[in-house]
Amino acid sequence: MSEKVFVSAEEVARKAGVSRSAVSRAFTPGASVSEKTRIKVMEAAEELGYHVNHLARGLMRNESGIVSLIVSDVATPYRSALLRELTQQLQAAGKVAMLINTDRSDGSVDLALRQAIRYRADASIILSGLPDKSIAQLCLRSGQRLVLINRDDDQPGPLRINLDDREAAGRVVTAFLRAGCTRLAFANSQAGTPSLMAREQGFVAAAKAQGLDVIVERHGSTGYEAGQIVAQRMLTRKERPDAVFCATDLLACGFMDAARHQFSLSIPEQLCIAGFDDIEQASWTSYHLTTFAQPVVTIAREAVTWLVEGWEDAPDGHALTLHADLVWRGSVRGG
Amino acid sequence: MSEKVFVSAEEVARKAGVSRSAVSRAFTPGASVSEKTRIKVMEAAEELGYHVNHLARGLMRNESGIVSLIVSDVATPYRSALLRELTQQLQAAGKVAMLINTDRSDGSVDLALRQAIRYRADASIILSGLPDKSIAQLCLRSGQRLVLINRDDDQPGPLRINLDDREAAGRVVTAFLRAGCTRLAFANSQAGTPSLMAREQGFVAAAKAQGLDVIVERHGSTGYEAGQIVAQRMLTRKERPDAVFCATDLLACGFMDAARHQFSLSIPEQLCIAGFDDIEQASWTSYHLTTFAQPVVTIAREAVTWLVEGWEDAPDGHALTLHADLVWRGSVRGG
DNA sequence: GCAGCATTTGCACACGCTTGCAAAAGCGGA
DNA sequence: TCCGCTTTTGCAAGCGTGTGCAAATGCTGC
Repeated sequence: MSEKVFVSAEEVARKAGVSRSAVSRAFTPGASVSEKTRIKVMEAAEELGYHVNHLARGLMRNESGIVSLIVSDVATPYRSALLRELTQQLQAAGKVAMLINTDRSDGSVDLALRQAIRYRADASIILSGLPDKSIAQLCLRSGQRLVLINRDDDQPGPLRINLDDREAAGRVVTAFLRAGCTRLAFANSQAGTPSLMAREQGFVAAAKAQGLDVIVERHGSTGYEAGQIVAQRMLTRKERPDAVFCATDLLACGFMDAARHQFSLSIPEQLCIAGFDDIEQASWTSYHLTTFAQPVVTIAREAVTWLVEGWEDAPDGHALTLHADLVWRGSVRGG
Repeated sequence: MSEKVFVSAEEVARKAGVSRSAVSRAFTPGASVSEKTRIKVMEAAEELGYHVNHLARGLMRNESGIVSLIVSDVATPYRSALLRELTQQLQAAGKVAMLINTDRSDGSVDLALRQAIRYRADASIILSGLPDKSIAQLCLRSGQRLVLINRDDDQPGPLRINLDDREAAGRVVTAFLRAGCTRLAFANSQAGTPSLMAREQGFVAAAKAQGLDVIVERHGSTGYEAGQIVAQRMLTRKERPDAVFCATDLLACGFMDAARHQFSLSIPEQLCIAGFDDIEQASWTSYHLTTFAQPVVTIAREAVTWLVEGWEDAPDGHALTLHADLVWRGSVRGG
């Protein structure tokens, strides 16, 4: 490709009439430099357009400043919101985010982690998929920090951030009962993600505890269309449910649209619906969906502070269970 | 932080009983190594969990493999869709994406580019904001490639990818006229982005060419709420518009919801609405919005191939105008 | 002016890799 | 076996930076 000609510390040193180490120290907070030479260096640097080469610095310091974010379905509302928060807070902490998209194949979480290792990322945050044990161990052995968000894995080492999905599902059941619903249903995708399954199982269990059975349907991937299709299946049954908990807001949106426009049901009068994630669309007037808020800023904060500061009390990873607040809107009666 | 101990080529060389150079060559496609030693090296590498240090490689090769994406409003449907496509295609081309979020301050595009320079990014793709001329020049002088997407800047050097916003706006006018509408309006945000303004001006101009005035309202940032507020303003006028072109699908969604639920208007019978971007929600049953599709995959493809291969015929940047296809749905009569 | 001390500076090595260059090894034919 | 040729290998220099160490400089109080 084109020959790159970045200006180096050498040139700045020459221009400022100091040694190269002086330049290096001028750009290293807390290093021993007199204010006078620091100024000289900074002026020369500014004039020449010098910027410290972080590749070289990372090589020396053994700390690249890079944190890799391993994500699939980046364009999804919840994922992109989390992404926004993570990049923001990483930057505020002086790190830089490397975004690795794992949409393609399935083993690509491993590929992504390999990429992270190649760039000597200080840490990797995994939002989707689950790495092979061996490669995860390799990361940890190499001194890389690992964060699993909503992955619900049990291997020690990484920081594992999860929500109280089960318990949240229980709260939905009581909300539905209080609304006078009796025929409960759970709409899920076939993704089989731990958090999705936890919501499903929590919902079914809590209903059973009240002596109620739950209609469960799973279809496709976790998106709007899947919600529509599940709705078609559920609402054509002879025993039509009167309260549906959707594993995800996207599913819920699809479900609501199908219920209203194909089956002319009014929500919440004839059908109560709850979702999970509190994506932006959930608050739109057309949906006004009662749902659980993902505490994205807390998630990001916990992840980033752990990465940056480390935790003394748990040198070897940690599990964190955050609370999902129920956001009452109009799709469930009562509230 | 924790001491990182990645395995180096040295160790692999020792284990495989070859020289360090042999290891390096084994991992360099097209380098001169016998198949026999390549195998030996690969086995040793696999066993030790060796991965080439791309920081060091980038230092030597003067090519980091990093491409920085400079974005604000990452969580927005259109932006995140473009992001998905870009990361995907960059990875397919052997590059890796560095995501820099510029939500915070306004001068932060410059800060972002500085960050890109520090990491010796091979290129930077700017999705939002506009860099200061001087810093952009610095990038180019340093041999960095620059892509501006929908920024509509005129400085030479970067690749500039834009849509035919003006012309698209003209097509909306004819569509509205064909639907029998006579009182046209344009809903915009106050962002004042070049592409948004181009749509507005194109719409106003095309209407004027037909002898029609246009009601223009601008409010806030380019989102759902702004759409609602603009709707409230427009629909409480004595001369209520019967066709509204929204600068953005998000604005359109807000506008539609306000029109339906606050003003009980039916779309498209009493009010025609068109948007721009073709975000996922535009296809949802509740909106079914007639809109222009951003050719995200084409945009990404053009950007990435230019970055990777360069263009001989235009060594020094280029401007590209892509076509936005009109997607007919139900929010405009006729079609 | 000078001893005693704290601060600043420069040298030189290290980080892990690529690559030009020359030496070594392989190979085919006489 | 030996020569000429091609392929493979190892050596060493270099990429741009950080940092320990010793030398140099500055400052204070006599």
